[in-house]
Amino acid sequence: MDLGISTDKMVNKRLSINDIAKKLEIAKSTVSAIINGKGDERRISKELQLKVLAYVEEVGFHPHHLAKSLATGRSSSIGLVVEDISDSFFGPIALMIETLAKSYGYRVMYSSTLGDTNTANEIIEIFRRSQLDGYIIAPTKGIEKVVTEMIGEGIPVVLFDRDPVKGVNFVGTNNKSATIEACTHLYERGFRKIGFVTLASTQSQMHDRLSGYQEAMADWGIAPNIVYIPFQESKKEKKKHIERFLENKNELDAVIFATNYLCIAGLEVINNLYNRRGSRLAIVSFDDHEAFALVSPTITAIQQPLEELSKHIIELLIQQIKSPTGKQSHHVELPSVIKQRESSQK
Amino acid sequence: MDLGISTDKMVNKRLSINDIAKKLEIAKSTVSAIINGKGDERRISKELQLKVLAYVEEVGFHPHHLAKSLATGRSSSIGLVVEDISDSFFGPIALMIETLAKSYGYRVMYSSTLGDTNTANEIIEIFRRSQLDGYIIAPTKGIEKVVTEMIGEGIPVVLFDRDPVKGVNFVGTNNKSATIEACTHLYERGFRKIGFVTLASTQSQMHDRLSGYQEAMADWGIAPNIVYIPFQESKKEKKKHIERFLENKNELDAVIFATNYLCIAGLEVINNLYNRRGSRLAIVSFDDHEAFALVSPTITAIQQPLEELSKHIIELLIQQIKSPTGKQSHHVELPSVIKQRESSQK
DNA sequence: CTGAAAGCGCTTACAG
DNA sequence: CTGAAAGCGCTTACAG
Repeated sequence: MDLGISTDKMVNKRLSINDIAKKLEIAKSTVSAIINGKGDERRISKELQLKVLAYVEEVGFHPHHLAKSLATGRSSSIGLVVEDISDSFFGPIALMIETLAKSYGYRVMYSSTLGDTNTANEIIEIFRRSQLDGYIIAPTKGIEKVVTEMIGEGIPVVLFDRDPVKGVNFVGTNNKSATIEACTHLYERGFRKIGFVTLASTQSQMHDRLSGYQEAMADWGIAPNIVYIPFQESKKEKKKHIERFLENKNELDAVIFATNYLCIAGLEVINNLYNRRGSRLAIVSFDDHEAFALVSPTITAIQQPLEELSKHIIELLIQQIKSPTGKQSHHVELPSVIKQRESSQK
Repeated sequence: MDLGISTDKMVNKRLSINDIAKKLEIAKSTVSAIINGKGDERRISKELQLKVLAYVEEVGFHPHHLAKSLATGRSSSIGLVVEDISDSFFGPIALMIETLAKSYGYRVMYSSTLGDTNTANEIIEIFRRSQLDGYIIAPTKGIEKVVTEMIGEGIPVVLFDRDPVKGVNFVGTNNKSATIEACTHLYERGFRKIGFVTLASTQSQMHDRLSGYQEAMADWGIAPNIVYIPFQESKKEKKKHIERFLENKNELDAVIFATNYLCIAGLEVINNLYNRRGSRLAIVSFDDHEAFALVSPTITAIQQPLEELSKHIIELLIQQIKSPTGKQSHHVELPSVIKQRESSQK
């Protein structure tokens, strides 16, 4: 009877399923079932269901997510590991993944590795302790081991952009053939002395772009001209590298940048060179960028299908989460398209 | 004795504090204390502590984050609500917040409202069920109520960029005076017919920029020339709006864009007009953008101190989380600086 | 058709 | 110095 008194209607006491049950004088398991839409399944009377639902609505009760997760082992959250959330490739993908995930009832935690192996491993370690339901990872060098481990434990993982670990779900684009296409695009327009500016990186996507370039050059019997820019360097250093490369290779009439921020860095340098030499250098960049449509000349780019990528990534992950026994090694390769602009016109 | 048999050394059985306790034949509360660094405090012998720690290390045990959260009521996670994670303002801020949060031991969940009230409320609702420790929000119209509610419940919240709700922690920049400065910058260089392109928005930061412009014009006795672009419109529509504005205001010799993507949209249009008219229009944009240093002429921008903003945001939040009783209404206003480039030179 | 009990993996008084 | 017990808020067999 002092029940009424001791029932803690304290200021911010959060409502629990127990409170609901007591108030309505039924068992909390019944409340749980009804809230989770298992009322019919458990053949709970329509009246009771309605009554409970109405009350829940009235008092604005929402189940405690953490408690639910602890009990079910499912957190309805996924982890997104990218290189840099503020990047023009990863940013839009993060936005789409978040939107799509939400439509499936998942929240997303994100973290940026900045290309550092230790950071990446640390992030994944932390995420794993959070019991997330699945992981979307743009892998950096050195996380093969932990990814393999996760796969071994049956944790749903989808890799994207690069795939250092074979036999794991992967979504990416046709880096090699797209680069060959870009070379052909230039070749057809009369450019023969095509340089290639890339990162000093062993990541699979960079490797594929490089080998696409090399293969195209080999096919045409043209000697390749490549510069490898260290990833860690400051933008200023990168620019110097690019400038030196272009100066030394004065005979170049075209250049392909293996990724857009390299092209951005190069653009200022090329402007200088262009002014000085008076001759025009054709340019194609891998990955589009907002600036490319604005600079003069506008820059031709190999556009990756960001939306399609995101869709496949999330669908693959959800599918894996739903049927954890399914095979973990779908390999999706989407086609990029060349967005022609002024920089590749003769 | 069949203990040994029944002890589930099954494939992927996750280790629990209980397993550790049993194995070591001590109470799990002792294990808990030691793991949480409260060994000395509880005066547990150094030997036992070392032994437990060593074993924990050996078997690679990590406490179950969700269980811990449920027990302590703290999740070590914060929620970040922005307008668009892929935006050139929010992206970098998200990166820094994530990095700083991690250094304080917090993970972050993010979500983009895309400026929609319903989406925003939905996101916050979902986040709140996840029992996050604190929230960083770039508020959109219509979430005043829920934010006020949260404050009322003592939930740590930091608003940034705009502050529709007074009396809540806020970190932003001097939008009004920075805009006045930009006007002055143009005025000093001889420009008198200064137009203002802004969003049809009631958000405080946009309002402040507008009133800065209006005040400056009034001071000089110049009639303001303003166009309000609807936020929801497509980029194409926005461009049309801007184009019409500039055509009708042929007498303009300068224009200030109240936010960078408006300037980006305008840049293509202005190029056309510029070519047609042969006269040069001075430009200043609020918020810098990667493209601004690359286009020709390069664009003068009002740079918000993104890093400082992020630091203040996270520090304010952490501080609030640590001492929930402290006042929730710090108002931090940071100064922006004008990055002069070619577009504002006479 | 509905409820009592055990359990998810941790922490926190409390007792000794 | 250390352990047994209760509890965080839920779900899931199980019993009736």
